[in-house]
Amino acid sequence: MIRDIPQAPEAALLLSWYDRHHRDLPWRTSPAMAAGGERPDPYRVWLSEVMLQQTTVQAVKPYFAKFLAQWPTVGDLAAAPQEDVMVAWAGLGYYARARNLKKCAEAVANDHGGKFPDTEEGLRALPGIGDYTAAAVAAIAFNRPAAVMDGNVERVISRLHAIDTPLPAAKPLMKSKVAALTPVDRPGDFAQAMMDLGATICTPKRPACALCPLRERCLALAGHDPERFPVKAAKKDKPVRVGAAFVAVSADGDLFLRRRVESGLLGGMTEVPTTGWTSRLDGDTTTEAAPFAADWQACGVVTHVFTHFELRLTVYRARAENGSDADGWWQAITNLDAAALPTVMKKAIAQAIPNAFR
DNA sequence: TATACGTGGCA
DNA sequence: TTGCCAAGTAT
Repeated sequence: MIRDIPQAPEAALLLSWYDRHHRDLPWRTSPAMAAGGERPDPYRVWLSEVMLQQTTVQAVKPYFAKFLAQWPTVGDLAAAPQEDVMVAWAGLGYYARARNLKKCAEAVANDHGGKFPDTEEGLRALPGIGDYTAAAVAAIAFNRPAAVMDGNVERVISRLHAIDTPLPAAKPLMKSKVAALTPVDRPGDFAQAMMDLGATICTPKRPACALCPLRERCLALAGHDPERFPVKAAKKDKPVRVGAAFVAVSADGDLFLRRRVESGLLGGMTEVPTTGWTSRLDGDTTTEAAPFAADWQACGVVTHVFTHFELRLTVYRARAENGSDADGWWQAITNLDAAALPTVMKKAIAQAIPNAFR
Protein backbone atom coordinates (compact mmCIF):
# COMPACT_ATOMS: atom_id res chain seq x y z
CA MET A 1 0.00 0.00 0.00
CA ILE A 2 1.07 3.55 -0.65
CA ARG A 3 1.57 5.65 2.44
CA ASP A 4 0.65 9.32 2.30
CA ILE A 5 3.71 11.51 2.65
CA PRO A 6 3.02 14.75 4.55
CA GLN A 7 3.26 17.70 2.20
CA ALA A 8 2.77 21.40 2.74
CA PRO A 9 -0.41 22.66 1.04
CA GLU A 10 1.67 25.14 -0.95
CA ALA A 11 3.83 22.30 -2.28
CA ALA A 12 0.79 20.29 -3.31
CA LEU A 13 -0.74 23.27 -5.11
CA LEU A 14 2.52 24.07 -6.83
CA LEU A 15 3.21 20.50 -7.97
CA SER A 16 -0.32 20.21 -9.32
CA TRP A 17 0.23 23.42 -11.29
CA TYR A 18 3.62 22.17 -12.49
CA ASP A 19 2.13 18.93 -13.78
CA ARG A 20 -0.39 20.94 -15.81
CA HIS A 21 2.14 23.47 -17.14
CA HIS A 22 5.23 21.43 -17.87
CA ARG A 23 7.80 23.35 -19.90
CA ASP A 24 9.68 21.32 -22.47
CA LEU A 25 13.32 22.33 -22.02
CA PRO A 26 16.25 20.47 -23.60
CA TRP A 27 17.78 19.49 -20.26
CA ARG A 28 14.53 18.27 -18.76
CA THR A 29 13.20 14.73 -18.52
CA SER A 30 9.84 14.38 -20.24
CA PRO A 31 6.83 13.61 -18.03
CA ALA A 32 6.57 10.20 -19.70
CA MET A 33 10.18 9.37 -18.83
CA ALA A 34 9.72 10.67 -15.30
CA ALA A 35 6.56 8.57 -14.91
CA GLY A 36 8.65 5.52 -15.80
CA GLY A 37 10.95 6.31 -12.92
CA GLU A 38 13.74 7.56 -15.15
CA ARG A 39 16.11 10.12 -13.64
CA PRO A 40 17.69 12.85 -15.75
CA ASP A 41 21.38 12.53 -16.65
CA PRO A 42 23.37 14.32 -13.88
CA TYR A 43 25.85 15.60 -16.46
CA ARG A 44 23.11 17.35 -18.40
CA VAL A 45 21.52 18.72 -15.25
CA TRP A 46 24.85 20.07 -14.04
CA LEU A 47 25.79 21.51 -17.44
CA SER A 48 22.45 23.26 -17.81
CA GLU A 49 22.47 24.61 -14.25
CA VAL A 50 25.94 26.11 -14.64
CA MET A 51 24.98 27.71 -17.96
CA LEU A 52 21.76 29.05 -16.43
CA GLN A 53 23.59 30.90 -13.65
CA GLN A 54 22.58 34.54 -14.17
CA THR A 55 21.73 33.67 -17.76
CA THR A 56 18.40 33.42 -19.57
CA VAL A 57 16.94 30.16 -20.88
CA GLN A 58 16.92 31.53 -24.43
CA ALA A 59 20.62 32.41 -24.30
CA VAL A 60 21.52 28.99 -22.90
CA LYS A 61 19.66 26.77 -25.37
CA PRO A 62 22.09 26.91 -28.33
CA TYR A 63 25.14 26.63 -26.06
CA PHE A 64 23.69 23.62 -24.26
CA ALA A 65 23.06 21.89 -27.59
CA LYS A 66 26.55 22.71 -28.83
CA PHE A 67 28.27 21.45 -25.69
CA LEU A 68 26.25 18.25 -25.60
CA ALA A 69 27.02 17.52 -29.25
CA GLN A 70 30.74 18.23 -28.82
CA TRP A 71 31.14 16.58 -25.39
CA PRO A 72 28.35 14.02 -24.77
CA THR A 73 29.68 12.90 -21.38
CA VAL A 74 31.53 14.45 -18.47
CA GLY A 75 34.53 12.31 -19.42
CA ASP A 76 34.58 13.85 -22.89
CA LEU A 77 34.54 17.34 -21.38
CA ALA A 78 37.28 16.43 -18.91
CA ALA A 79 39.48 15.27 -21.81
CA ALA A 80 38.84 18.37 -23.95
CA PRO A 81 41.50 21.04 -24.45
CA GLN A 82 40.82 24.08 -22.27
CA GLU A 83 40.98 26.37 -25.30
CA ASP A 84 38.20 24.43 -27.05
CA VAL A 85 35.95 24.91 -24.05
CA MET A 86 36.62 28.66 -23.98
CA VAL A 87 35.90 28.91 -27.72
CA ALA A 88 32.61 27.07 -27.26
CA TRP A 89 31.65 29.25 -24.28
CA ALA A 90 32.55 32.55 -25.99
CA GLY A 91 29.59 34.94 -25.95
CA LEU A 92 27.80 33.37 -22.98
CA GLY A 93 29.60 35.55 -20.41
CA TYR A 94 30.90 35.03 -16.87
CA TYR A 95 33.88 33.13 -18.19
CA ALA A 96 34.98 31.86 -14.76
CA ARG A 97 32.08 29.46 -15.26
CA ALA A 98 33.81 27.92 -18.27
CA ARG A 99 37.13 27.63 -16.45
CA ASN A 100 35.43 26.00 -13.47
CA LEU A 101 33.30 23.81 -15.74
CA LYS A 102 36.46 22.21 -17.06
CA LYS A 103 37.97 21.86 -13.57
CA CYS A 104 34.78 20.30 -12.29
CA ALA A 105 34.63 17.81 -15.16
CA GLU A 106 38.23 16.83 -14.47
CA ALA A 107 37.48 16.36 -10.76
CA VAL A 108 34.47 14.17 -11.52
CA ALA A 109 36.41 12.12 -14.06
CA ASN A 110 39.59 11.77 -12.03
CA ASP A 111 38.46 11.80 -8.40
CA HIS A 112 34.93 10.39 -8.59
CA GLY A 113 35.21 7.63 -11.19
CA GLY A 114 33.32 9.64 -13.78
CA LYS A 115 30.17 9.88 -11.63
CA PHE A 116 28.87 13.06 -10.06
CA PRO A 117 28.56 12.95 -6.25
CA ASP A 118 24.91 12.22 -5.39
CA THR A 119 24.69 14.44 -2.31
CA GLU A 120 24.40 18.18 -1.88
CA GLU A 121 27.59 18.25 0.23
CA GLY A 122 29.58 16.24 -2.28
CA LEU A 123 28.46 18.44 -5.17
CA ARG A 124 29.08 21.65 -3.20
CA ALA A 125 32.79 20.75 -2.92
CA LEU A 126 33.28 20.83 -6.71
CA PRO A 127 34.60 23.90 -8.62
CA GLY A 128 31.90 26.27 -9.84
CA ILE A 129 29.16 24.59 -7.78
CA GLY A 130 27.77 26.86 -5.09
CA ASP A 131 24.78 26.59 -2.79
CA TYR A 132 22.21 26.92 -5.55
CA THR A 133 23.72 24.51 -8.07
CA ALA A 134 24.56 21.88 -5.44
CA ALA A 135 20.97 21.88 -4.22
CA ALA A 136 19.53 21.95 -7.74
CA VAL A 137 21.58 19.01 -9.03
CA ALA A 138 21.01 17.03 -5.81
CA ALA A 139 17.26 17.55 -6.06
CA ILE A 140 16.74 17.24 -9.82
CA ALA A 141 19.26 14.53 -10.71
CA PHE A 142 19.35 12.56 -7.44
CA ASN A 143 15.94 13.18 -5.86
CA ARG A 144 17.47 14.62 -2.69
CA PRO A 145 15.20 16.88 -0.61
CA ALA A 146 17.54 19.87 -0.92
CA ALA A 147 16.23 23.41 -0.52
CA VAL A 148 16.83 25.06 -3.89
CA MET A 149 16.94 28.84 -3.84
CA ASP A 150 17.71 31.07 -6.80
CA GLY A 151 16.47 34.50 -7.79
CA ASN A 152 13.08 33.14 -8.84
CA VAL A 153 12.57 31.29 -5.58
CA GLU A 154 13.63 34.36 -3.61
CA ARG A 155 10.94 36.36 -5.37
CA VAL A 156 8.21 33.74 -4.88
CA ILE A 157 9.05 33.17 -1.23
CA SER A 158 9.48 36.85 -0.40
CA ARG A 159 6.02 37.53 -1.84
CA LEU A 160 4.36 34.48 -0.33
CA HIS A 161 5.51 35.54 3.14
CA ALA A 162 5.71 39.33 2.49
CA ILE A 163 9.29 39.43 3.76
CA ASP A 164 10.32 43.04 4.38
CA THR A 165 13.96 42.37 5.16
CA PRO A 166 16.09 43.41 2.17
CA LEU A 167 18.26 40.98 0.20
CA PRO A 168 20.81 39.59 0.69
CA ALA A 169 20.28 39.76 4.48
CA ALA A 170 16.96 37.94 4.11
CA LYS A 171 18.46 34.88 2.42
CA PRO A 172 18.77 32.68 5.54
CA LEU A 173 15.15 33.32 6.46
CA MET A 174 14.02 32.65 2.89
CA LYS A 175 16.06 29.46 2.76
CA SER A 176 14.39 28.18 5.90
CA LYS A 177 10.99 28.90 4.36
CA VAL A 178 11.95 26.98 1.22
CA ALA A 179 13.25 24.06 3.27
CA ALA A 180 9.97 23.92 5.17
CA LEU A 181 8.03 23.68 1.90
CA THR A 182 10.27 21.24 0.02
CA PRO A 183 8.51 17.86 -0.22
CA VAL A 184 10.54 14.68 0.29
CA ASP A 185 8.79 12.79 -2.50
CA ARG A 186 9.33 15.20 -5.44
CA PRO A 187 12.04 17.70 -4.46
CA GLY A 188 13.38 18.11 -8.01
CA ASP A 189 9.97 18.82 -9.49
CA PHE A 190 9.20 21.18 -6.61
CA ALA A 191 12.39 23.14 -7.25
CA GLN A 192 11.71 23.41 -10.96
CA ALA A 193 8.09 24.32 -10.25
CA MET A 194 9.17 27.17 -7.99
CA MET A 195 11.58 28.44 -10.64
CA ASP A 196 9.00 28.08 -13.43
CA LEU A 197 6.46 29.94 -11.34
CA GLY A 198 8.94 32.76 -10.80
CA ALA A 199 9.87 32.84 -14.46
CA THR A 200 6.35 32.79 -15.91
CA ILE A 201 3.79 33.93 -13.28
CA CYS A 202 5.51 35.51 -10.28
CA THR A 203 7.59 37.81 -12.49
CA PRO A 204 9.53 40.88 -11.27
CA LYS A 205 7.17 43.29 -13.03
CA ARG A 206 3.42 42.86 -13.53
CA PRO A 207 3.09 39.38 -12.02
CA ALA A 208 0.13 37.35 -13.28
CA CYS A 209 -1.31 36.80 -9.83
CA ALA A 210 -4.72 35.80 -11.20
CA LEU A 211 -3.11 32.70 -12.69
CA CYS A 212 -0.99 31.82 -9.65
CA PRO A 213 -1.68 28.53 -7.87
CA LEU A 214 -0.57 30.16 -4.59
CA ARG A 215 -2.72 33.30 -4.86
CA GLU A 216 -4.99 32.31 -1.97
CA ARG A 217 -2.00 32.03 0.35
CA CYS A 218 0.17 34.93 -0.84
CA LEU A 219 0.64 37.64 1.77
CA ALA A 220 2.08 40.10 -0.76
CA LEU A 221 -1.04 39.78 -2.92
CA ALA A 222 -3.22 40.17 0.16
CA GLY A 223 -1.32 43.40 0.79
CA HIS A 224 -2.11 44.54 -2.78
CA ASP A 225 1.49 45.21 -3.82
CA PRO A 226 3.38 42.06 -4.82
CA GLU A 227 5.84 44.08 -6.92
CA ARG A 228 7.23 45.56 -3.72
CA PHE A 229 8.94 42.21 -3.05
CA PRO A 230 11.68 41.16 -2.84
CA VAL A 231 13.08 44.23 -1.10
CA LYS A 232 16.64 44.85 -2.28
CA ALA A 233 19.52 47.01 -1.15
CA ALA A 234 20.14 50.10 -3.29
CA LYS A 235 22.50 49.65 -6.23
CA LYS A 236 25.68 51.57 -6.76
CA ASP A 237 26.08 53.59 -9.91
CA LYS A 238 28.22 52.31 -12.74
CA PRO A 239 31.52 54.09 -13.43
CA VAL A 240 32.77 54.70 -16.97
CA ARG A 241 36.19 53.43 -18.01
CA VAL A 242 37.94 54.20 -21.27
CA GLY A 243 40.69 52.57 -23.27
CA ALA A 244 41.95 51.89 -26.76
CA ALA A 245 41.91 48.68 -28.81
CA PHE A 246 44.30 47.88 -31.65
CA VAL A 247 43.14 45.90 -34.67
CA ALA A 248 46.10 44.94 -36.86
CA VAL A 249 45.38 43.44 -40.28
CA SER A 250 48.00 41.78 -42.50
CA ALA A 251 48.12 41.73 -46.28
CA ASP A 252 47.12 38.05 -46.05
CA GLY A 253 43.88 38.94 -44.23
CA ASP A 254 45.08 37.87 -40.80
CA LEU A 255 44.23 39.57 -37.52
CA PHE A 256 46.59 39.92 -34.57
CA LEU A 257 45.17 38.29 -31.41
CA ARG A 258 46.33 37.58 -27.88
CA ARG A 259 45.24 35.48 -24.94
CA ARG A 260 44.27 37.28 -21.76
CA VAL A 261 45.63 36.18 -18.39
CA GLU A 262 43.82 33.28 -16.76
CA SER A 263 42.14 35.18 -13.94
CA GLY A 264 39.96 38.24 -13.65
CA LEU A 265 37.82 39.94 -16.24
CA LEU A 266 37.51 37.86 -19.43
CA GLY A 267 40.20 35.59 -17.97
CA GLY A 268 41.58 33.06 -20.43
CA MET A 269 39.68 34.57 -23.34
CA THR A 270 41.10 35.93 -26.59
CA GLU A 271 41.49 39.67 -27.24
CA VAL A 272 42.84 42.23 -29.63
CA PRO A 273 45.55 44.22 -27.82
CA THR A 274 44.21 47.08 -25.72
CA THR A 275 45.47 49.70 -23.35
CA GLY A 276 44.53 49.39 -19.71
CA TRP A 277 40.96 50.42 -18.93
CA THR A 278 40.99 53.43 -16.66
CA SER A 279 38.91 56.46 -15.74
CA ARG A 280 40.51 58.57 -18.48
CA LEU A 281 42.47 58.03 -21.64
CA ASP A 282 45.88 59.69 -21.88
CA GLY A 283 46.30 60.82 -25.48
CA ASP A 284 50.07 60.96 -25.24
CA THR A 285 50.55 57.33 -24.24
CA THR A 286 47.67 55.70 -26.07
CA THR A 287 49.45 54.51 -29.20
CA GLU A 288 52.53 53.63 -27.15
CA ALA A 289 50.40 50.79 -25.78
CA ALA A 290 49.97 49.36 -29.29
CA PRO A 291 51.49 45.88 -29.75
CA PHE A 292 53.95 47.20 -32.34
CA ALA A 293 54.70 50.36 -34.28
CA ALA A 294 52.37 50.94 -37.22
CA ASP A 295 50.29 53.61 -38.86
CA TRP A 296 47.44 53.39 -36.34
CA GLN A 297 44.27 55.14 -37.50
CA ALA A 298 41.38 55.80 -35.14
CA CYS A 299 38.18 54.36 -36.62
CA GLY A 300 35.54 54.90 -33.98
CA VAL A 301 34.45 54.17 -30.43
CA VAL A 302 32.61 51.12 -29.18
CA THR A 303 30.72 51.03 -25.89
CA HIS A 304 30.23 47.90 -23.87
CA VAL A 305 28.46 47.59 -20.53
CA PHE A 306 29.87 45.11 -18.05
CA THR A 307 28.27 44.24 -14.73
CA HIS A 308 30.14 46.85 -12.72
CA PHE A 309 31.39 49.41 -15.25
CA GLU A 310 30.81 50.81 -18.70
CA LEU A 311 33.69 50.63 -21.15
CA ARG A 312 34.32 53.01 -24.07
CA LEU A 313 37.01 51.69 -26.35
CA THR A 314 38.58 53.87 -29.03
CA VAL A 315 39.40 51.47 -31.84
CA TYR A 316 42.56 51.86 -33.89
CA ARG A 317 43.27 50.01 -37.13
CA ALA A 318 46.53 49.49 -39.05
CA ARG A 319 48.05 47.37 -41.78
CA ALA A 320 50.96 45.32 -40.48
CA GLU A 321 53.26 42.50 -41.49
CA ASN A 322 52.20 39.22 -39.93
CA GLY A 323 55.76 38.41 -39.03
CA SER A 324 55.74 41.05 -36.33
CA ASP A 325 57.02 39.62 -33.09
CA ALA A 326 54.75 40.00 -30.12
CA ASP A 327 53.20 37.62 -27.63
CA GLY A 328 50.20 36.74 -29.75
CA TRP A 329 49.29 35.12 -33.03
CA TRP A 330 47.83 35.96 -36.44
CA GLN A 331 44.45 34.47 -37.22
CA ALA A 332 42.53 34.51 -40.50
CA ILE A 333 39.64 36.98 -40.43
CA THR A 334 37.62 34.28 -42.18
CA ASN A 335 38.17 31.95 -39.22
CA LEU A 336 37.37 34.12 -36.23
CA ASP A 337 34.69 31.67 -35.09
CA ALA A 338 37.57 29.44 -33.97
CA ALA A 339 38.76 32.08 -31.51
CA ALA A 340 37.51 32.51 -27.94
CA LEU A 341 36.44 36.10 -28.50
CA PRO A 342 34.14 37.67 -25.91
CA THR A 343 31.44 40.00 -27.20
CA VAL A 344 33.29 43.19 -26.34
CA MET A 345 36.21 42.08 -28.53
CA LYS A 346 33.91 41.16 -31.40
CA LYS A 347 32.48 44.66 -31.18
CA ALA A 348 35.94 46.22 -31.37
CA ILE A 349 36.92 44.05 -34.34
CA ALA A 350 33.65 44.78 -36.11
CA GLN A 351 34.27 48.51 -35.66
CA ALA A 352 37.57 48.22 -37.50
CA ILE A 353 36.46 45.56 -40.00
CA PRO A 354 32.70 45.90 -40.53
CA ASN A 355 32.29 42.58 -42.35
CA ALA A 356 34.53 40.51 -40.05
CA PHE A 357 31.66 38.41 -38.71
CA ARG A 358 29.51 38.20 -41.83
C1' DT B 1 29.41 41.19 4.06
C1' DA B 2 30.77 43.40 -0.21
C1' DT B 3 32.71 43.22 -4.60
C1' DA B 4 34.15 41.22 -9.13
C1' DC B 5 32.42 38.95 -12.75
C1' DG B 6 29.17 39.21 -19.19
C1' DT B 7 25.64 39.49 -21.99
C1' DG B 8 21.26 40.44 -24.23
C1' DG B 9 16.40 41.41 -23.88
C1' DC B 10 12.84 44.23 -22.42
C1' DA B 11 9.77 48.17 -20.70
C1' DT C 1 17.24 55.78 -23.53
C1' DT C 2 18.39 53.87 -19.37
C1' DG C 3 17.96 50.76 -15.94
C1' DC C 4 16.62 46.30 -14.58
C1' DC C 5 17.50 41.79 -14.37
C1' DA C 6 18.30 36.19 -15.62
C1' DA C 7 18.14 28.92 -12.84
C1' DG C 8 25.10 32.54 -8.87
C1' DT C 9 30.04 31.70 -7.51
C1' DA C 10 34.47 32.95 -5.67
C1' DT C 11 36.98 35.59 -2.69
